[in-house]
Amino acid sequence: MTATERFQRLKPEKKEKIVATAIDEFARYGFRQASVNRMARLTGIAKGSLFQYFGTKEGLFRFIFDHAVELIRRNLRRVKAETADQDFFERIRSSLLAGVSFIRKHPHIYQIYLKMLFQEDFPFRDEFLQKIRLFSAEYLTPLVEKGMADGDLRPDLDVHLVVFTLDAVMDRFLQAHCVPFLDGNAGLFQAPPERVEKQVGDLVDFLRRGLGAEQPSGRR
Amino acid sequence: MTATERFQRLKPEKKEKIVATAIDEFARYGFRQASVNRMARLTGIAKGSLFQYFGTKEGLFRFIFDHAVELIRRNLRRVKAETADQDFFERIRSSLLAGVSFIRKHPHIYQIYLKMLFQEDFPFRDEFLQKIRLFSAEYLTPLVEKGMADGDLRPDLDVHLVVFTLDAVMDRFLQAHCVPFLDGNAGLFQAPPERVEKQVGDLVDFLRRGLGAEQPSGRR
Amino acid sequence: MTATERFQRLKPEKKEKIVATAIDEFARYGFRQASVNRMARLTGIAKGSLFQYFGTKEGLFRFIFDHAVELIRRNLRRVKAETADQDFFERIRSSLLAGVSFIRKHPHIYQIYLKMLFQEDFPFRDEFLQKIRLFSAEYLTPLVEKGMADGDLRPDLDVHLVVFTLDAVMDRFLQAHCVPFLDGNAGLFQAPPERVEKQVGDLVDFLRRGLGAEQPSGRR
Amino acid sequence: MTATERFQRLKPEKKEKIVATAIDEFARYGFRQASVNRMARLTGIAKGSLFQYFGTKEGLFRFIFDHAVELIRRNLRRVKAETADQDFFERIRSSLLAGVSFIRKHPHIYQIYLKMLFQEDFPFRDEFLQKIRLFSAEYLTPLVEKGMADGDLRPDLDVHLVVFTLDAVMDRFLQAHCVPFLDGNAGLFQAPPERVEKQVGDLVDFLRRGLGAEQPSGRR
DNA sequence: CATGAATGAGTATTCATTCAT
DNA sequence: AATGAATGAATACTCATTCAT
Repeated sequence: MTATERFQRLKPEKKEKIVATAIDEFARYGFRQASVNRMARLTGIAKGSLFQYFGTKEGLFRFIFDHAVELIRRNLRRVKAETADQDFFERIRSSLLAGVSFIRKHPHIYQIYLKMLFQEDFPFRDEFLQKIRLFSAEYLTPLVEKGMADGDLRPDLDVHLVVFTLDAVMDRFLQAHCVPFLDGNAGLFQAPPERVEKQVGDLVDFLRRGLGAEQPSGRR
Repeated sequence: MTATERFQRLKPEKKEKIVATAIDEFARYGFRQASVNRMARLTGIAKGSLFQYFGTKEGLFRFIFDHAVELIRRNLRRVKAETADQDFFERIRSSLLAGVSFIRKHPHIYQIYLKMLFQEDFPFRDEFLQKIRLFSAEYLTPLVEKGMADGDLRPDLDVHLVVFTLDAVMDRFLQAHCVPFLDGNAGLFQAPPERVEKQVGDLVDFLRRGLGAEQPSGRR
Repeated sequence: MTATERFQRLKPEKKEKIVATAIDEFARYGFRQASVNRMARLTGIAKGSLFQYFGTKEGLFRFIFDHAVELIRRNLRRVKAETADQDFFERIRSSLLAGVSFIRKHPHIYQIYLKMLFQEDFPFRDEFLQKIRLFSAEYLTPLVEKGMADGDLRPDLDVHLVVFTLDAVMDRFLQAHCVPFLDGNAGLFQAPPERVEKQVGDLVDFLRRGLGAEQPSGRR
Repeated sequence: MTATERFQRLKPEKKEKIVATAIDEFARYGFRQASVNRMARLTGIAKGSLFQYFGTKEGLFRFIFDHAVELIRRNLRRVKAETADQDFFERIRSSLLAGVSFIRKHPHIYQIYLKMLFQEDFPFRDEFLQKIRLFSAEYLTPLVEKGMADGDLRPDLDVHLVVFTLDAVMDRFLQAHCVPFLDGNAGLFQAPPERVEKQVGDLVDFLRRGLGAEQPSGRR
């Protein structure tokens, strides 16, 4: 029986406590500075048990990370489905709003992603970053391709460049909800919902002017 | 005699070795996980000596950080001066190209900045981030304000939002030269110079369409 | 579970070895110069384990110190009770004999007290000295007060001065059993029991002449 | 040329600064915790020079200690000569007052002596303690012997015991001017001169009652 | 002779991991 | 299966001593 299988057999209550504590720990301290000791103390579970469930600290992190990726992936899939009939820029707007709402619900998960992105010092980093590619690779690229096919986007644009730009702006917009300094005085961090909606609106208008086809597709 | 004065008296050769090693170490591991032991081993310098030069690990980091900020600041000042008579978007183009070239010359310095941004747990973080604000606060904001005054930018735009967007796109564009994953398949990472020039051109065109005034200011 | 609780669960054999080694170390070197490394080496116990048991070096010292104070306090309480019906000077004699016998049984404990007294540079010194005051404050002062009330002591004496003198002489007499030099050639250090009894007798006679009431109280 | 000879050739001004700083350092921190680094910094003299003058930290301490012993010895010799014609208890009184005044003038020297007495952990301790014996051995013993020969002291007393007792009480009385805790609430520490004189008087009266011959020698 | 840079073994403390119970 | 005691290599930092300048 593999290590994580052992974990899966635990009572849901216990599993959730472990997951919540570990997410919190990794979000707060990153991988190396996270302390299994502390997680054991906070969950009230024996250190030895954690190692039985996950083998190593890395195993625990893998599990938490996969868990987080799965959450995000589910969220994206849902947004994709729910907005399938919308105009390209409406979908971007919905995506951003969904992103903000996801971050507010799971504040630590985005932080783990950011920690991962800029901490090179742990061995399995590349493997993890592959999994994160999903945002632009699985989500954004098809969305842009469809947008161009539908005539929502200017036909002369380079798909890669559009994806890159959208990824940059959207990611930064979301980062600004976790990392105060990054909001460039725009007051995004923990802004009230109506203010966020306004900001998203402005941002999407700006994107539409830069990327949108001259005459709107008329749909919607 | 203060600690760093002692360092300044060393032979240039030795100083450079220490600086290079320390930059590499902090870029790779961030502040907390960076190891003075390792730096001593890698430079071949006694641990005690490093502490004589810089007092503490924090002192060493401060020195390296100030060194980096100074490099960046000088670079920005030079670009600003050299492009004073250019149109707003030309200045952005020049800035990006200068940024890319700076990163290629000092590959680890941008990484240190990124580490700082997303590692929240060390004591003097805020103090250091203040120093970094200079990019958007001292550099970008005045540039945008002048751009609007000159009629290069659309007059109805919100300065904060423009700064935020430029900062996001430019920062991400530069990040993509340090963090392979972030280039969104655009192939920016270590791309040959001509390719970079093309990418910068496309990006600036896109920005001009989104932000530029209907009729160009005529200057240049 | 607190740190010291962990220690208490160890096998008695191991606990004793640790306590004995630590008492020896602190007696020999005082607090600052005592080395946890050395204690680990001498006990054959991993350094990490000692820190699991006591948290910090200070924690270890606190434990040892409280242990010592408890031993002394128990001893004093016992002597007090057993001599309750004796004449004042008999009680002093009994106290001295009990002190000598205690020091012979626990040779390092008195040394720790002396180290504390004259090493001023560690942080929690005052807190610990408060605990030691018990000898003169809790023990000697009431004893002298009762002695005066019973008419064993000359009524014109100042209580403070008597306590001071008794404390000085008795403390020095006991010190002379730890610190060879202090016996002033009187040969007290590790003297055979019968010689100690003689010395104590002479000392008490001297005290009685200096402090005793002209006509003995008649009791006993 | 020996190490200390090198020191002796320095300008008096420099020598005094070094001696004063070293006395202060050893009094404050004891031998092991004293830092040559700190002394070098405080004197403004290069660390290397201190080692040239004294060879090792131990050599420096030896020098300081001998210096201190010489000061004390000179003081005792002077008191001895000046009180040669006094009654025994008057000499004790004079000695105590001289001791208090010496401690007030050289507050750190007595502290060094106390540190030495109770710190066993340095190699040359016994050698140093031999030198301190002088107080009871060279000073007090002859004084007591003369006192008995002159009939100031009761003839049935044991010289060693008298020396021991006097040493204990007088030493403790002086300690109480350095170590607040030891004054047993008698308020000796930094007491005003007139109060000290009163305390000394009471103490000597007490000693006279305990040790003095029934009928005073009539001398003086 | 004076200097102070260089050294390296020393300090307390942490923590992922193992393993006997 | 669960536990938590034991481990030891790692961390930042200090300091007496040496030695080339």
